[in-house]
Formats: sequence, C-alpha cells, structure tokens
Amino acid sequence: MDYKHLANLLFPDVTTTPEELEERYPQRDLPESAKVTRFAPSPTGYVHLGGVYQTMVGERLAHQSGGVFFLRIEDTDAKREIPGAAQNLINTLERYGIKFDEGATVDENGNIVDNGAYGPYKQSERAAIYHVYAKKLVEEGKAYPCFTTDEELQALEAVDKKAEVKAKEWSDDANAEQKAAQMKMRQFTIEDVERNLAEGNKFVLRILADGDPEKKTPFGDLVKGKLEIPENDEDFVLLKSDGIPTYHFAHAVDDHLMRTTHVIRGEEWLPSVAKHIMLFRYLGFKLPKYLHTAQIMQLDENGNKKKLSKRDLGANMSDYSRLGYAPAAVAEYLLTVLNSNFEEWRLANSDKPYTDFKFNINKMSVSGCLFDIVKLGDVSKNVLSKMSADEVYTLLLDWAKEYDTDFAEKLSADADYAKAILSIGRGGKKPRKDFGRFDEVKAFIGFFYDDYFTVTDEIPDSYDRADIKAALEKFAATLDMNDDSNAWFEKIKAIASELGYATDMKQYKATPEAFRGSVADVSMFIRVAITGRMNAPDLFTVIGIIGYDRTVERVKNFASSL
RNA sequence: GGCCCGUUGGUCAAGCGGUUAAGACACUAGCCUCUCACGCUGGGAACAUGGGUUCGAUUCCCGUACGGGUCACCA
Repeated sequence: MDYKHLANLLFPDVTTTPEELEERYPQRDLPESAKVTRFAPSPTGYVHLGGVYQTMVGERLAHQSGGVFFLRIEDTDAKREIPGAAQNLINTLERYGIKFDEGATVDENGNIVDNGAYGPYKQSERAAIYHVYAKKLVEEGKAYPCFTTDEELQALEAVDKKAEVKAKEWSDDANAEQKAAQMKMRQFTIEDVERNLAEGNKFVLRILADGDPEKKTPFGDLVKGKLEIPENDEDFVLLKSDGIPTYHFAHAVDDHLMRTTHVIRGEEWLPSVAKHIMLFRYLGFKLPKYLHTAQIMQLDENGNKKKLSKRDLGANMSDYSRLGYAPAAVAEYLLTVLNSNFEEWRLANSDKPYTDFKFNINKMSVSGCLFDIVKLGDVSKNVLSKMSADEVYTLLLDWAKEYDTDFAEKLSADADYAKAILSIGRGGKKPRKDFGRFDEVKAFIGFFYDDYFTVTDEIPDSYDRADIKAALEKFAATLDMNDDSNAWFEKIKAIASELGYATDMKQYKATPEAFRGSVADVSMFIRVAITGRMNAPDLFTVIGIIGYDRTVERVKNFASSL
C-alpha cells in the first residue's frame, strides 16, 4: 500500500513537519538534574484531594530541582467539560500554595490563557500539532484509518460499552471476538478509503500495534519500582472521529514537545503504559520517567477500600473550605501521607514552614492509604497552634465571611478584641490546641460575645446553691483588675476557705470529708457564671479580656438566677 | 474472566536475612493542674496464608486467599 498517498488523503491540510515542531519547541535550557513536571487535569468540575496530592509531588520535584512545573488542560472530551472548571482549579491550587511556572493561567478577565513558550496549553487548541504526528505515523504504516462506526463495532460485539460489558461479565470469548474484529479493521484498500472519504464518512485513526502480549517489557516506575508489562497488541484509537486525540496520543505528543522529564499521574494509568511505550517508540520520542502515585482510598459500606470518590467527605477540596481547615493543614496532612518521613521531620523542625521539607520519591508509599479525617484533625490542630493570633484571625475571618456572616461581623467589629481571644494560650512551648477547624471556633470562644453567651453547663445538684451564691457574691465584691494572677487566685482561695472549702488540693484529696469541697469547685462556680461552661481556658486570662464590668454583671446575673 | 499492582497493630507507617518489630494518630491508665486544652509517664494492639531457599525469614522465590486498578472514539 502507498502509505504516503494514504497519509495525504487523510490529512491533506498538514504541511508542517515533525522537524519544524522540534525546532519550535526546543530542548529546555536547564541543568541535567532539573525536573520538568506537569499537572494535566481534565476540567470536569470539582478539584479532588487526589489532584492536590499529585500536584504537590510534581510541584516539589520540579522546584526542589530547579526545574519547571506547568499546567496543561486536558480538554479533549468536550462532553465532560464544565465551564469555569479550569479557573476554579487554578484558584483552588493557589490557595494551597501551588503555583505554576508555566502553562494555562487566568488573565485579569478570568479567561484561560497561555503563559510560556511551549503552548498552547489547552489540548483542544493543539489539533494541528497532533495531526502532524498522525500524518507521520500513517506515512510510516504505523497507524491506519478505521471507518467502522460505533454501531457496527457493537454489532460485532467487539467494543462494548463498559456498562454492557459489566452486565454480561467478561469472558475469554469476548476477548477473542475483540481480537477478530481488530484483524478485520486492518483489512482495507486505498479505494475503500477514497470511497468513504468521498461519502463524507468519519474515521478514527488507530495505531497498528506490533506488540506480543506474551512478551514482557521491563519498566521502571519511580514509585512502584521494577515492573514487567506485557507488550501492547491493541490497535487503540489515536484520533477520535472529530480529529481530537485520545489521552494516549495527546500524552505522547504533548509531553515530548513540552519536554516533560517526569510524568506524575495516578496508578490507574499503569495498565496503559504498554500503549505509551509503544507510542513513544513509534514516534521516535525519548520515554520520560514515570511516577505512578498510589490512590487515596475510603472504606465503602462493605468495608472494602474504594477510591475516594466525589460523594465522600474530603474528596472535594471545597469540603475543606467549608469545614474551615486551613490550607496549610491540608497540605501537611497530604505530606504525611505522601512521604513517610515527613512527620519525623516535622517533629524535629517544628517551627519551619512545611515547604522547607525535602520531598523524597523513595519515601512514597506503593499502596493506597485510607483517608483519615481524624489524623487530619490532629495535624490541623498542630498547624493552627503554631500560627500567630494574627494569622489565625485572618484565616478565621475569611472563613466566617463566607460561612458565618454574623460571626464575621463580630470578629471584624473589634479586631483587637478578637485577636486577644485568639491569643489565649498561644505561643510558648506548650500552646493550646483547642480547635482544628474554623467551624469549631465559635462554639469554643462564643461566650466572649454577649450575643452568643448562654449558660450551657449545669452545676451539679450536689453543690449547695447557697454556697455558690455566696462564693459568687464575694468574688464580685473583691474582683480587682489590678491584681496579678497570684493575688487574684489568693482571693479565690480566701473565698473558698471562708466557705469551708479546701484551698490545698492535696490536702483535699487526702481528706475530702473534712471539707465542703475544694477551691477547684469554687473556681468552677465562677467559671460557669462567666463562661457558661464547666470547661474553658484559664479564668484569669478570660476575665482580663472580658473586662471588669461584664464579668461582674455575668457573675451577679448568675447568682441572682439561683 | 485476562492482565497489572498491593498485603506489618483500628489508621498512617519504619524495617530492607539475625531487632525486646520504631514512631505518629486513635483508644486507654495515671501524673501535672482552678476545669479544659497542652505536656509528661505507662498500657493493650501487627508482620494475610501455605510451601520453599537459608544456620536463620517480616525481609528473597513460588502458590493460595484477600484487596485495589484496568480492559471506551473518558481522562
């Protein structure tokens, strides 16, 4: 067959040569060790935790090596595309400190535009480039047109839609039928092609696979290690009937032309590497290094692991915004899952930003982990406890503006007051860790605001109401804002003593029957009166923030309610 | 069903032929303490399974079981 002629029939408009493209997209001028990585999502809507996870790997690897990290939008499936998804993705990633050096970006009008010399970075705009290589493959007899329609294929029972296949179960017969159909598709003449073209029939371009699945190719994955994969013998589709490439073809052309050195993607791509190896070989491209990441899983109702999916809490990055997790907290959690020595590093470097951590491919896990929101909570508490009150205030206010506007108004009405509250127990070697997310904050500090203050905890009946009343009245009468914490507490001890409550806890524990209670109980009366709760941060500090008037008012109100 | 990958406490995981099998989260006992949070000291809890190889296997090989992935003109 005259492949040259065939190629011209199929791609009459292509005049560019592969050599010209090589020149247009030259080798990057970078040191040998620099890694060029990319994130290549399809804009199908929400941003998945797994996407951020992969992004962190690519970003770290590129930037730690002095390389380039770029964004490519894989919008080759128009059916699944959601408007605004790319913008949302870029914004979300930015929240998590992920910045691209190059690639698709958002301009001031909110449009996706190119930034860099290796574009276009949207695959939908690269059709002409793919066609250059498609034509080359046809010329070399490595790819061929297939005019078989979807319906015909299904009639052959060769290519079933996934749902149908599942319904009737896989069988060896189905595999054999598929193989037979493939052999049939390979049989055609130039005349067939000319006739189909003349009739205006659409075709897909298929690769002419020369692999033998009985033979294995050694393949080194950066995470999985040495693998053996059977050669590809499937004439998979390169160009769809609309002339847009499939993932496989686009991956080979784009990552070659964009000079990607390390392809980072989910392990669901592992079964496809045989196809990619074949494509790079056919095209004469150097195979990049591959790093297939394990997936983040979730337990389903049967107790089996399942990929964390859309409906699961924590899958969608917007969940973290809504719940009020600080981006740094999510990032650090991801790092604990990504690199097994991150926690150790964190312990030894508690005041450094997580970006100082040296990411190491060898410390990545081979198998998928279960998403653990409890662990996230712990990481988050630690992260928040190390922030300054100002930082927490800013983050909290941002969250509240979106999810609790009333709270936001109160926080911004008196920023100094809010910051004073958020400063309680902050700093020092043993900072308080009261909350891990911003949606927990209001319940914790609400009592500082009169509108939110209510008495929720009840003082047990075992305490004499007259004692409580007396203690509170004495407390209100002797409160002096000039006292330091010692003097202040001495006064409480005095009150306790007057009422027959022990002032020394050891003594009280030794002989509880000798007292009506202890100074801890007296403190509790005061605490409930002022905060409405049995549990709260250090009372002296709380009173200092609430101030004399409101403290006394609350104490008196509570006393008179008894 | 074919092919590929995986399997150390409830979870995340160190380990890379000889260890009392780290650590973190969670749980739990206690200490500290005006309560809580923090912190500290303890505790229970693991190498899926059967064969090899070896003086010796959690570590190496094979099988089995279980789990995951994949088999589209989706990525």
